[in-house]
Amino acid sequence: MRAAVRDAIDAGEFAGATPDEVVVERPKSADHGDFATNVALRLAKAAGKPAREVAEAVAAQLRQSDGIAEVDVAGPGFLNIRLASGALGALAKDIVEAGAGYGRSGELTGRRINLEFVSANPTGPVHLGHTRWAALGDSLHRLLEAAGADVTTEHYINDFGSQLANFGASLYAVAQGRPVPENGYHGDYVADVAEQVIEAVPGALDLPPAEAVGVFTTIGEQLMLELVRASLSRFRVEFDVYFSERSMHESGAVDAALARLREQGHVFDADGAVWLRTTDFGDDRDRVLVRSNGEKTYFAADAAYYLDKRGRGFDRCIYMLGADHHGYVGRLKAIVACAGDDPEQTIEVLIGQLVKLVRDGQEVRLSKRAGTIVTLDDLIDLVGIDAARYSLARWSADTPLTLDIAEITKRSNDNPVFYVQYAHARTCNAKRNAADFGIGLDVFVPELLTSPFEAALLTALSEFPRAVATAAELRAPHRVARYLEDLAGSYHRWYDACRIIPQGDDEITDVNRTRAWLNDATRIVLANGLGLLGVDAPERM
RNA sequence: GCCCCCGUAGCUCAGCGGAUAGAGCAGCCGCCUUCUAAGCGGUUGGUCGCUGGUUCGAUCCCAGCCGGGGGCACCA
Repeated sequence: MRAAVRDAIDAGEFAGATPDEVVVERPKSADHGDFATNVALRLAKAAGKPAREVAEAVAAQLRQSDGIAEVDVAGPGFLNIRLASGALGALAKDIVEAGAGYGRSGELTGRRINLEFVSANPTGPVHLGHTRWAALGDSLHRLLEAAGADVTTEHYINDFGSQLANFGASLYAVAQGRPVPENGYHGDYVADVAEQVIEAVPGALDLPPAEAVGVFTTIGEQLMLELVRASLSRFRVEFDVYFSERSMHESGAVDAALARLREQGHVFDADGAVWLRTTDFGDDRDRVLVRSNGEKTYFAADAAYYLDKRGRGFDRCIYMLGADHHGYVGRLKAIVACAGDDPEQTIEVLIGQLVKLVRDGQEVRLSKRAGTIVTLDDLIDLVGIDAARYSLARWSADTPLTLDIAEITKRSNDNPVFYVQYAHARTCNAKRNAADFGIGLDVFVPELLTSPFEAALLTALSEFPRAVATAAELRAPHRVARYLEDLAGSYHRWYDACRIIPQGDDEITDVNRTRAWLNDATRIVLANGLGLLGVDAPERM
């Protein structure tokens, strides 16, 4: 397409530059051909000519290309392209040959991306709020790598400061049979962890209180972190790096970061505290780095953490945060600007709306301290890993998500994950049956794929690479899920209309053999797509 | 008050400036003696919150309203 435009320009038909991106899509209506493009409409202004005239010039070039049967100029200047018979069908073999590589691209090759998500505090189990990010973040990881990026996934551990001390104190209190302190942590898991600490350090309760709290804090945090890892791992989410906040305090990295920010001239002292003048860079108020009692804030560690990431060579740091943390965006960007980087280039903060849980029409409050936690493990036990991952990934992160326990507990066919998985299982079954009939992948005659259902399935398959690239670019894994639902629909309709193995006593023909390729191409794309979501592609259901 | 997200079919949502705005569910009517009916077909259902603006063209971009959700610590 780009070549055709360039040829038209070279031929002196109109002025202007070849556009960087040409949108060629599958039209909604079959009347508009196999593919359609608005390129002429986009070029018209620069060319200084009516769009239809530009369209005619491009169409003339396109008609000379191989594989194109027909090009029409329609409406204000759309180009409707109809492919030569077989040109579309050839895709089935291309996909089978590409296998797991179909859908991958090199759009982000050379980009080093740090992707931080979940970052659950080691003071409680992974809960539902984290779970949305576990599903979306892990899927985004897979998408970015499919687009060729070099991605490191990272989980930050807040193992420093007052919340952790609070957690340790709560463990100690519970172990002693005393009530949990004011604002302490509640919930059954606190007693469980306290018990495990005593198992690990049998004399812990006999130590002087100050030492005992230290033991409960340190060991409790380690145990909790292991539980967090185990839950995430069970959910098929593995991180390349678990990064400790405390390690930066101990190594002096936080002090070094403060010194660097001070050198840059953005630090000031007031009311006994040390502040960063983030308002210079659009934040709505300045932020405290060191409290008047001498303790460094979480924000100070964040600054150090950002500098550490940059020091490790990432050219883009992506943060995935819940809407309850959106106030951080301004100050994170201010850190970047204070450090001398361009916030529009080196960081990207993805904000996702919160997940609500409804039980019997009542909202279940998610509060670790109140002890009413719905955990990741609970969710997996209720609906299974595949349904949980798929359900959390198929909605845009911009949409607040309400999960009804009754709804997600119900294992029914209105759950789209079953629709897509069933389609995959069906392709596998069809492949097995074809093999039993002696239909393998030997003969391939694409001109025989003439049914409208075949054209629809083929165009859907052709859109997969574009869908993956767009989902990666927009950081929108839900687009993959929606694409798969669309593809599964095209497949089911095709399966219903076009038989792979012959009916009754009919002879096996090349149509049957060629359809086996199309079936296999669909199987591959469904599996590749489900893989991007971290959902299993079952061979039988 | 300020900041972020949302407002599209009865419900839940999809639509990164294009042609007649889509899907699932819910409702109604159909399709299994032959490759998985966890499937397929048909049908009912819309002032894309409102008002302006930009554009050849706006559900999409901009501004202002209205409505809903969330957030605005020397906690993390």
